[in-house]
Amino acid sequence: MDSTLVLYNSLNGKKETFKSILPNHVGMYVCGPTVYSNVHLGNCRTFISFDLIFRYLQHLGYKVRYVRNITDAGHLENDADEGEDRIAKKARLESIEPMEVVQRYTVDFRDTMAQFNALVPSIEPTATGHIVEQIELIKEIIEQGYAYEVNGSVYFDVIKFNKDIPYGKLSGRNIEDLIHNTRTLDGQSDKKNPQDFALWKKAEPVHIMRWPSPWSEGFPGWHLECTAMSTKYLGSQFDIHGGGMDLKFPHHECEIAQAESIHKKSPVNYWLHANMLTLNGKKMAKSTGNNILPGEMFSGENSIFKKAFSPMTVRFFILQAHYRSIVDLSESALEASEKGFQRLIDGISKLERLPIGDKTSDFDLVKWKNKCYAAMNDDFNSPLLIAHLFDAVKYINAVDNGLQQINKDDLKDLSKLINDFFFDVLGLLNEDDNNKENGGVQLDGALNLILELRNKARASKDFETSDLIRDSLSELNIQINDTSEGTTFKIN
RNA sequence: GGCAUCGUGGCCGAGUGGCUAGGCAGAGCUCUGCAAAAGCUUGUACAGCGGUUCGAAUCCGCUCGAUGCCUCCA
Repeated sequence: MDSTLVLYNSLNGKKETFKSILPNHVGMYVCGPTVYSNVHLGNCRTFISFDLIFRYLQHLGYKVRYVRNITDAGHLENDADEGEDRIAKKARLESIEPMEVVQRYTVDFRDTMAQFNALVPSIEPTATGHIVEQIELIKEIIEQGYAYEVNGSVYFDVIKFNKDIPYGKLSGRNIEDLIHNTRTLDGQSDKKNPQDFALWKKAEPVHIMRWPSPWSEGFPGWHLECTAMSTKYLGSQFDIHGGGMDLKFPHHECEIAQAESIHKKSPVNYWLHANMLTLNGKKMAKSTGNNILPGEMFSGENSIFKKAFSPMTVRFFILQAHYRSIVDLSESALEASEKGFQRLIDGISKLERLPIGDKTSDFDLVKWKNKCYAAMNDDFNSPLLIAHLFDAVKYINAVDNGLQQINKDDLKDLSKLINDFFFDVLGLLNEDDNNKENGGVQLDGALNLILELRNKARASKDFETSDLIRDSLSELNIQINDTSEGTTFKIN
């Protein structure tokens, strides 16, 4: 790599040169999903963004420990079911065990991320598997004097903490504003101040998920799990913490407060936040119903889009925008991505059979390579990298058409670089390859036979027959292309 | 109301002071029995108003608008 990696740090709003705490090692923590229902596309956008970051860091040669938690203990809900754990609520609704819900949606989540070709993190710890660590953490915070117990619940004392260490640096909020602007909610009467947050909640009788603790039978507060797990696996100070933009406040702010109350130092060097994926111009959220599930997208069984979009189309669509900008899902934008993606795939697949010239290549490969790295080194600018890939494909097409040349060494290098960037870094796949495997050899043989018959008809100017074959196959989503080198087919 | 992010050509979407982003659509061309597909060529946009500057989409101010957070949410 020719330049250094620069990334945008949400902590100060500036682009900073990345320097890992340990040479060649990166510790990265990303807030994972709550597995009480199917993962929705908005969630996936965040995880695809961090998959890109994970992949690129590894590509640069870093040994990355990527920790992404599974929130299976659920979060507090301050609505009518005051204080009730979300997982427990869903479980009661469906009359099944909470851990059965957790299992079902964890499997769904992993399956979905696999379809998006996202790499599996190094560790995927669960909140319920780290209750002990969370209790220990609460004890330490109490020892430091920043938490208090009321009626079996433990709260973090934000006001007191703020007197010693400033609270709100990540979200740019100051404590005064919070005091004046925090709405008073029911069921929080135990708190000294409304901006305090729960570290431990005493379980109500209705609550099924509960664990013993020094304070009560209950469950941990939702900000605590991430602090417990990130500290356990990455240490009290680590390189990168990521998550969705919506977690910046209060979740990440509280994580900072929890960690700093104990260690008196900033837990994270670089905070990275992926922006929202919107649908019809509004944020996708389970709670508002404005959402679409990945599976519904892939199958086309949804009321939002007229057609299905494959996992790779969606991944490509997401990567065509920078991770820090809002992306709005729309049919026309997805169709544009689908076609653009296919153009890249088609161009890349020509690499194997490109004619080799003996002269100098009509393409400055070194310059191009540097541009690609510069794009990714500038805060993971995948849209710019993709633009460069289109430039390369344009060149590949020119060589394929005999308009330009490439020599043997350059072809080897170009193939390697495309492989690195397209498949390894962007994590894209040629879905046609998979379809072919599933389709089997027999389909190929049968189709070739049909095409042979059609070409016979064409040769004898029996266009009625040849067009009948073409139209019939077209209705079966098999597309025929007559080229000067012969007839090919493509299964859509 | 407070905090934050943003407003780029028909659509999506890069770009932070002067140098072609890219994709999709559209138009033209090549190929073809005709198509389709594919390839090639083609686009001078930056919310509005004012300011700084030799020069601004890019910096500053104001106005308008959008989105997110402030309550569980990637």
